[in-house]
Amino acid sequence: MTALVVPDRAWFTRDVHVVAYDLLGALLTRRTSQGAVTLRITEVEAYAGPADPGSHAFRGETARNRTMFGEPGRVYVYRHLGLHHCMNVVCSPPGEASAVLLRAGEVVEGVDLARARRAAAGVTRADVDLARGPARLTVALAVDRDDDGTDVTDPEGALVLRVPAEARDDRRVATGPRVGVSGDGGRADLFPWRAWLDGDPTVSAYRAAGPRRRRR
DNA sequence: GGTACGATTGTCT
DNA sequence: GACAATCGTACCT
Repeated sequence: MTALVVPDRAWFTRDVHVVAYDLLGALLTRRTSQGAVTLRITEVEAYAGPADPGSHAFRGETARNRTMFGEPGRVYVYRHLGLHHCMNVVCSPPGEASAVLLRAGEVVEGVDLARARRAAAGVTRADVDLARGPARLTVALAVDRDDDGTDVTDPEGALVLRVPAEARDDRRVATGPRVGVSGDGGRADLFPWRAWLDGDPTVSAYRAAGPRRRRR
């Protein structure tokens, strides 16, 4: 059993692919007045800043994505389709805006609380689905836009990440194209930046980005 | 000031 | 497998 440590800012200030890879299997704990929910991260996607057509940072810094352009180790939370929230961790120095999207995880602590949050959202599901998908993940953790900018390197914070102290890699990691990203000009093969723990039941189902139909 | 559209999900067929 | 839900943001006029 390897000891767990809270990574520092330097840990996040590395190549976005390396951070994404190292986030797999890491534990993310969410503390609220209701209690704690801990997630074992099983699926992530890398977004490489303004040079990456699939990234929100592609069109430069705006009020929405300001957090991505800020300090590494903070979470960037955005609202999608007016319904869901998705959560990223910034992993580049200020100005570079690289981030890793947390797509799925396994609830390893606080299952009852996560289950209650899903029920409150009007859906009852198998436990394996509690954080299976980026928006479900934020529901399980009760993360929303208000949590944008939270520092996960603060051991006393509302969101804390923990990773193995020693690199002991017995994980089976698979990689593939990102899900639902159409901003890559149809060249998803150039951006095979999704990574997941191979065979893990909590990994979300892959859906290729469909051809975008123009609306009338 | 208007409009197109999305790093998704749940439900229905 | 298709599609609606639903609203903030970016981009255009």
